[in-house]
Amino acid sequence: MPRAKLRTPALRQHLLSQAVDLLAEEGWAGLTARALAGRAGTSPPALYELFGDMAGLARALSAEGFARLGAELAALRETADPVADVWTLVAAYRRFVRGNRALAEVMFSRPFPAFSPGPDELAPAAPVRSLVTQRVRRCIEAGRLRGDESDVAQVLVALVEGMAFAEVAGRLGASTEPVERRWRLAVGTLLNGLAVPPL
Amino acid sequence: MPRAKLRTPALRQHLLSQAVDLLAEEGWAGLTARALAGRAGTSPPALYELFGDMAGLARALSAEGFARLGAELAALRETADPVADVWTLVAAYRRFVRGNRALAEVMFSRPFPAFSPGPDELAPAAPVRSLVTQRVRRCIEAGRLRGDESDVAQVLVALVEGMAFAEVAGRLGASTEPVERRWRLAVGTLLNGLAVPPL
DNA sequence: ATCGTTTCAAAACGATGTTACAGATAATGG
DNA sequence: CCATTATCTGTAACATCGTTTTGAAACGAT
Repeated sequence: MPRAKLRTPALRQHLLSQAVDLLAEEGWAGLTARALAGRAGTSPPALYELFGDMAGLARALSAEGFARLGAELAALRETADPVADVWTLVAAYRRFVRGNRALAEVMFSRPFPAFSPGPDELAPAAPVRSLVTQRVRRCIEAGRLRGDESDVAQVLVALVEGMAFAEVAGRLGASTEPVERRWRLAVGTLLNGLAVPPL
Repeated sequence: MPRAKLRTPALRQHLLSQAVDLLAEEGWAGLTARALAGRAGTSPPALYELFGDMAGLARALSAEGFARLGAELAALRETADPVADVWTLVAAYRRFVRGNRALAEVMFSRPFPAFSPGPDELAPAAPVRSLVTQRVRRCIEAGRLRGDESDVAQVLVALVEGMAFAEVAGRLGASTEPVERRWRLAVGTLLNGLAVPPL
């Protein structure tokens, strides 16, 4: 008896994709319910049925961002040098933040949860974290780094995010040269400090 | 001829102080022009005369946050061990972010400037940075660390901010033990990597 | 005491997130 | 073939936000 439903998971995906583009073009301030609905050829209430509210859209955007970041990281091929692979991983992470500033802002600078970020909040980032952990594990197993793989991966990601946000905020230097130099110093020093000391 | 002016720098300071408290109590979403004006016993237009717009209030809040952070860091006394002083500096930085989450969010996660953050944007953070640089310089002059003091300070701050934000976002672990362990690992590894190798 | 200038806060305006509502639509039963 | 009805849809309404306009209040000068 009812009419055909338009507010399907397919429309949700389309809205999400358009939201990513709109976010990149206009920033978070330009990502309004009306603008997104109009751009996607639907109406605001559809947005609310599919995402709950704008915070739900932000969560979905964050998950989408982690999915894209995970895909980019997973596309990196392993070489014979596991430490060099960590460098390329860092470069890809950095490239992602630089190429998707507003999206990265939504992913990382999310308004802090009340007290505990439920498992659902961390789940989208899990593949990315496990990928980083895996690359770190290879270094440890090869004897190039030492420490707990999970701890090392967490610290590495924190350093990279801190550096990437400082860079896009313009706090790391105006010209490209000091920025590159500080990136090399940051990653090189951390890896150096984690390396087994050359007896 | 005119009547006495109420929208003075003193009122601006009072508004700023109330804004810090309101931000801590209600978060950024609760910091509305009407709420702040009502709390401070004035009206929205006063806010606009003193701060321009809400973005101007955010900039002023950021500057106030850096001033408070700078004061807390400057209150730390130097000891004979410059490296230990860096550890206490990091601890104070971390304590500030944990104790002023919303304010720190405004300070560090500010919406990215168009392309270059004008000198006025960086100025409030300058004292903090120079203080960190100074503590780093002591380590270098004492032969405990090596490298360019400015570069090292930048990297150290990026690591601390990355770690602090991961912590308050709940990404660094649920219980206190792994969080503390990862903090020790992060700072210890960086300082270790920067240390002059024990010939 | 009145005027003129300056300053203030109340109210108005557009836009936002969100929700209630009335029209539109398609399968079914006559 | 048409009416019914259950459901889905987009329009329009609501409250609130940032921001600006505006009329009234206040004080020195005449």
